[in-house]
Amino acid sequence: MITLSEENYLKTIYHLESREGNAVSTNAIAEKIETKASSVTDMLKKLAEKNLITYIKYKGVNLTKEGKLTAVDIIRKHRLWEVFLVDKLNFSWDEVHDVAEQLEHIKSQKLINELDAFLKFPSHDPHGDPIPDKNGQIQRTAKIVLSMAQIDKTYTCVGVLDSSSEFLKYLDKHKIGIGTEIEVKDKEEFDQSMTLKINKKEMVMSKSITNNIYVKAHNEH
Amino acid sequence: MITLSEENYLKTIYHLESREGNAVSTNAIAEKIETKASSVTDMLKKLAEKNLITYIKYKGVNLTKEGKLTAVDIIRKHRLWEVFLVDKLNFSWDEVHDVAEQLEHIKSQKLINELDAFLKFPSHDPHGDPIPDKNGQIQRTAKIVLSMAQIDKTYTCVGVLDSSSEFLKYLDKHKIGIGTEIEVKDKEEFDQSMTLKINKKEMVMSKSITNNIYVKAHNEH
DNA sequence: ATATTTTTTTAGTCTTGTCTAAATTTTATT
DNA sequence: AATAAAATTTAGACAAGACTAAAAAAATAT
Ligand SMILES: [Mn+2]
Ligand SMILES: [Mn+2]
Ligand SMILES: [Mn+2]
Ligand SMILES: [Mn+2]
Repeated sequence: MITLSEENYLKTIYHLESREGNAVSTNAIAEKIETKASSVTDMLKKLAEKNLITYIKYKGVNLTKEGKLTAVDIIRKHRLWEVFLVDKLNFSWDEVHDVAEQLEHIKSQKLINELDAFLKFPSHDPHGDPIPDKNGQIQRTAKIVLSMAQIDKTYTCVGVLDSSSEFLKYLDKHKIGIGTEIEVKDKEEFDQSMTLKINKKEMVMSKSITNNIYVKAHNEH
Repeated sequence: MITLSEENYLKTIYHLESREGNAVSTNAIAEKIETKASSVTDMLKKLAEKNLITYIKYKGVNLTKEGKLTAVDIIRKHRLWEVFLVDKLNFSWDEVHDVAEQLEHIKSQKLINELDAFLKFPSHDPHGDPIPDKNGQIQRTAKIVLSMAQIDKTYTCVGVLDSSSEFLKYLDKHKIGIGTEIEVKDKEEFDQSMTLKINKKEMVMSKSITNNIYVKAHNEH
C-alpha cells in the first residue's frame, strides 16, 4: 500500500523531473513540499526501498517506471477532479487546486474511470494541462510561453505555467482564459514587456506575466 | 484541526449513541472501528480534551453539542457522496459505502454545498437514510422493520438497516429496492418467517431478513 | 459478602512522518 | 590544492495513532 504522503512525494518528483530533465535534488523536493531536507531524505529511502525511485546518496533521485506510472495516475485524478469542480460544481479555476489536492488521493479505480466518462473524457484540465489517459499516456501539444511570441502574429491562450490563485485572478480581471485570442503588437527591447491586443483592447504586460501564459500560434494558410 | 481518525470516532459514537440512547461504551466503539479498547481510551482522552465529547472514566462517553454537529456534518457528506456515486457515476447501492468512507473526509464547505445543489438537494441516500441539511437538521420519517408489519397490509420499502454488500445483493437478486411494494400475506408463529407478495410473486423471508428491511405502511383512505 | 468474570484503563512499545542540530559530502572560491 | 560555502545525510527527538500485557474498576455469580 502506498500512503498519501508517498503519493505527494512521487507527484512532486515527477513534476521536477519533467521540468529539469536530470536527477531531482533533495532541496528541490523539500522546497516544493514545504518540508525540511532531512525529512525528504528519510522519505527517499522508503520510496527507494519500494522500488518507486532510484536513489543514489548525494546524487538525487529519478522515478522508476512503476514510480512514474503511480505519479501520472495521481496527476490524472487531480486534473479530472479539477474539471469536475469547474464544469459541474461552479468552481472557478483559481479555487480548484486545494480541493483537488485532497481528492487526488481517493482510492477507487471505478470511481476515476466513471468520473472520466461522466465528464466526457476531457483532454485538458481548467488550466490547460493535459489529462493522462487510463494507461498513463499524456498527449502533449505544441505550445510556447507568450514571452517567446513574435510581433504581429496572433495566438490562442492554451494554458498557464503559474496556476496560483493570485495569477489566475489577474487573468480573470482582464478577461483572459483558455481560448482567448492574443495578438502581439509590440515588444519592448528594454524590459521585454509586450503590447498585446486582447478582447479588442490593447494592453501592456510585463515579462513576469507573459512568461506564465502558454499560447499556440494560429495556423497560417 | 480535526483529524481523519477523530472524525471516524465521532461518527461512530454518534451512530452508537442514537441507537443506544445512553452513554457509549469503550468496547462498543472498539468493535465498530475494528480497533483495540486501549486505542479507544487514548482517543477518547483527546476528544474530551477538544470538548467534542464528555468522557467519564469507566462510564462511557457522550457527544457534546459541537461533537454532534461535527458528526452530523460527516454523515451529511457521506450520504451526499453516496447519492452522487449512484445517480451520476453508475455505482450500485452495494458498491458506494467504501468510497464514501474516503470522500466524507474531504474538507471544503463549498464543495459539499455545491454537490448538494448539483444533486438537487436529495433528502435520502441510496439506502433510504436521511441526509442532514446544511444546519445539521435531520428529517426523520416514520418507518418500521418489516418483521413488525401486519398480515394483509401493504407496505413500501423505504430503507435498509443492514447495508452490507451481501445483504444488498440479496435484495437486488430478488428485485427489492427503495420504493418496492411489499404485501404481507402470512407470518409463521414458530420462526416468524413471513410470506410476502413482491413484484407479483410470492416469497418467504426469514426473520433475519425481515428485521433488516424498513417499510412504511400505505395510507388508508 | 466474597469471589469470579468482564470491562476499562495504564504502562510501555512501535511505525509513520516530521523536526533540529550535528556530521559528512559535494561544489564553489580563492 | 586548500578553504569556504552549500547541499545532503545522520542522529536523536517528538506527536499521532495504533498495539500488547498488566493493573484496576465494575459487573456478575456464588
Ligand atoms: Mn491543480
Ligand atoms: Mn490544474
Ligand atoms: Mn454508507
Ligand atoms: Mn448509506
